[in-house]
Amino acid sequence: MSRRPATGHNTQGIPEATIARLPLYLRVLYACAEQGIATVSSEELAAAAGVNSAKLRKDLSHLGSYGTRGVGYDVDYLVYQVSRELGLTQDWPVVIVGAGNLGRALANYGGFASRGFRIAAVLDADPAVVGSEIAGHVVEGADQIEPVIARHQVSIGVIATPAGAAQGVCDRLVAAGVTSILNFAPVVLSVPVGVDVRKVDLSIELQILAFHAQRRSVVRVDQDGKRYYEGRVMPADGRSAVAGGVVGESAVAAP
Amino acid sequence: MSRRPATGHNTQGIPEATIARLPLYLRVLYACAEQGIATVSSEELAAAAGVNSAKLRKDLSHLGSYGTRGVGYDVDYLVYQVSRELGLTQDWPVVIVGAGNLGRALANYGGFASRGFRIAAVLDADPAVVGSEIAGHVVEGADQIEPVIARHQVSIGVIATPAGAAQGVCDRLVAAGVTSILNFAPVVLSVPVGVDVRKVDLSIELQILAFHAQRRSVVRVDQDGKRYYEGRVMPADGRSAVAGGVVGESAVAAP
DNA sequence: GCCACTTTGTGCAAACGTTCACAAGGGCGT
DNA sequence: ACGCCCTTGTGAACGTTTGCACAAAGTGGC
Repeated sequence: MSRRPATGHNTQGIPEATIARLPLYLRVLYACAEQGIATVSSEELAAAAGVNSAKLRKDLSHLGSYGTRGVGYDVDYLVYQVSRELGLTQDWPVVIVGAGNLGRALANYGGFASRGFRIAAVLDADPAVVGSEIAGHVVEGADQIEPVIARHQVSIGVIATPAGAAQGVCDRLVAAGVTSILNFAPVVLSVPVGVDVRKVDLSIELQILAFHAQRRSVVRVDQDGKRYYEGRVMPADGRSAVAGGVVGESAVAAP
Repeated sequence: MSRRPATGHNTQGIPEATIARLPLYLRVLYACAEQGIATVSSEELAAAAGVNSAKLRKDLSHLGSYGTRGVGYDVDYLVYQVSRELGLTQDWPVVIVGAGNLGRALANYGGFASRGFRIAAVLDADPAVVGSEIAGHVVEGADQIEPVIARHQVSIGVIATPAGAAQGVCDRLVAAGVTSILNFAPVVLSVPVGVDVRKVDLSIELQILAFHAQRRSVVRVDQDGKRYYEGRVMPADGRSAVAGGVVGESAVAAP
């Protein structure tokens, strides 16, 4: 069990839940910086990010003590610290495989190519698409996966292909040396140990919404003919709510 | 506190974590059905979904006892039960606002329009796009938000607009009666209590990947000049790993 | 009808995540 | 220099989620 020596503060174990929120904080911090705000309190930052302020403070405390008591956090400084922790102070070359609607949307997505990430290439298997230009990149053939990865030292791959092609593309990416994959295809990818896969699934999110929507509107009638309305609000993770409810009945939810 | 009477089994409290996994199980079940598989064991289902089998059983047990001991689960029956629980036995009309690359990708996304969801309309603010056809729908103007929602009884809205337009669109959707929103714009939306918002953020996922990628490759040198390699594998939620590691060094991870 | 085998459903404990509440600490006015 | 006020950072309590391990329950062979 190789323990790292004390190099200052605790870096070895940042909770996964915290990591998932850091990018959100980072975005809010960038927005503050653009507005010319120099310092923010945990309360303000938390409100803008839609989370509890205690949670935000605990999250930030995992990176070190970068705040000033009585004042708050220096925006620029915190931007740097969070970026560094996320590994965004270096540039990550990214390969996008699949130049359909989704691939194109990703290539054109502003926040994608801006801070920390750089699109190395956009690839597609369809000869009709190869050669066309997307977001300043000429689409290359799928046979270019290996050379492109080697040439640009790519370690992050994005799969935006149809479901059927995803596993094959994934295997080739991994064999070529990619160790991080963002998968938009609706399949569960099999990868060797040591490769990190994250999945974004449009329809799953929609189905979760449907569940809550149904929950809110279900009216049940029991054997007495009495009606039980289950229109209860279910507050879930990471969302802000502005006071003054327009929709729905009384909520037990947080203010 | 209105408690519902016992109508058979426990329906009032399905954990959020379980709900988030049900759509995944549902997809795997559909895949089984298409392959002609009549029954599956929790072990098989869990492997295909990339989760622990005990977790899968516990998840399914929240919906009721729909398995047969010694045999497994009847695929068709389970598909029905999960669909019902998620509220997918009814059709949900969905409005997509924003007909850019992402909006088009969503409209064309197969699993989107297929089971449980129906695209009621695609809207956009850009007059140049209005009138064009996307996935069989003529794009309507943003001024049609209210009439479209009223006409089709829409309760789910998808926001695929630029960040700047998202909050405004959101407010209009909510005012028109939409209570569930799937947001692709990189902003935190403010909504009244009783409205459910889920967010899908492409760049956040990428940043989380970057963090793990960095983690894997960081080499630190301490004051002794000794090198500490932190190339430890970090297994995260919901991913399967096939044995026979090609990439990375020895892992403490599960098989 | 009984036994052996398989697989579900669940009690329990540990791990993880969230929230409260407050002590520690820094800035600012006097 | 002192004391007040504000905000961070964190200990402790609480709730949720996970995973083990096993009893309960069904099937099929004999």
